[in-house]
Amino acid sequence: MAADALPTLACACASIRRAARAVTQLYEAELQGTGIRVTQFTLLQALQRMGPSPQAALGELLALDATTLSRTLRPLARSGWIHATRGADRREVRWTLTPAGRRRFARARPLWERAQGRLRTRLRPEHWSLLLQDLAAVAGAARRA
Amino acid sequence: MAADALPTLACACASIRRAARAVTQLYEAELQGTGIRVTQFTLLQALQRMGPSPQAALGELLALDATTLSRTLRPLARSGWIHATRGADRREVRWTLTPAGRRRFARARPLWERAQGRLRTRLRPEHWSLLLQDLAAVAGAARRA
DNA sequence: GGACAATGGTTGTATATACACATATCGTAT
DNA sequence: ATACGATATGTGTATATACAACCATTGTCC
Repeated sequence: MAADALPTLACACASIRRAARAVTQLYEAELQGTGIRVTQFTLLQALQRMGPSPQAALGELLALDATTLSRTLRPLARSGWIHATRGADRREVRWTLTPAGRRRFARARPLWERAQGRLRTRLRPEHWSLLLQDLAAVAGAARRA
Repeated sequence: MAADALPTLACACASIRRAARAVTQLYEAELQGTGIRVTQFTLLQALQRMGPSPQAALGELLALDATTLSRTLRPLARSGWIHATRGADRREVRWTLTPAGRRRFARARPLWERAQGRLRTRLRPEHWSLLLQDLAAVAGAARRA
C-alpha cells in the first residue's frame, strides 16, 4: 500500500505542497461538470457550515489571505451563489449563501463524496485522520509560528 | 499543542490545501531576501538531489503537471541557475544546475533550515514524520487513484 | 473633538497551477 | 520507407495565491 508512495522529500513545505497538488488533481477530476472548482466548493461548504459570516472569518477558517479571498469570492457572487451585505460596522462585508448557492452546493456534493471515497479507499486508515485532524494542527502551528 | 489547531474541515482536499497554504506562508516569510520562492527552491533542491534530469522526471518527483513545470522552470533558466540541453532523444529536455544555481541554492539553504526548524519546534514530533513520510504515501495514493 | 493607530477590504502586480490543444520527435508495424 | 500511435514539451487561457500599497471606517487618547 505504501508500495506506490512517491519518494520522500527533505523539505516539509515541498512535501505538503506536492501532496496538496496530487489530492487537488483527484478532486478536480471528480468535480468536472459541476461547474465549480475545489476552491469554490470549499467556500460554499464553509458558508454552509458557518452561516452568514464576515469575510475575515472565512479567511481565518481557511488560512486564506484577505486579498486572495477578495478575488475568489467575486466569481461566486457574480454567479449568484453568495450575497454580500454590509454589517453594522460599515467596513465589514458579510456573506450569505443564496438559495441558488445552496442548490449548486447540493448538486456538487455527491461528486465530492465520491472523490473523498476514492481517496479514502486508496489510503491506509490512519492516513485519513491524518488528513482531517493532524493537518488541522499543522496548519494552526504554521500559522502562529 | 493541538491547543492552537484550526477547526477541523470535513473535506480532505480543503484540509490539505489549507495546511499547505499555512506552511507555505511560513517558508516564504523565511526565504524573504534570498531572491527565490519556495517553488524555485524546491526545484533547485530536486536538481541537486537527482543530478541532471529530464524535465519529465522532475514532474514525476514533484507531482507537477508538465505544463506547470514548463513555465516554472523558465525563470530559473532566465536567471542562469539551471541550463537546458537536448538529449539523444531530441524531444527530451535535460536540466542541469549551473554553478550560479548551486551558489544560489547554498545561500538560501540556511534560511530554509530555519523555516524547517521553526515549523518543527511548533509541532508534536509525530507530526514531523507525518509531513515527510505519510504525505509521500498520500501523494502517491492520490496520484494513482 | 481632532489626531492617529488599528481594522476590514480592494487594486496593482507577480507567481503557481493546470486543462485543452498544438507541435515535434520517436518507435513500430506494415 | 511510410503511416500512425505514443511520448516530451510548449501555448492559449483561466483560476489560485499572496505581497505592497491603498482607501475607508472605527476606536482611542489627549
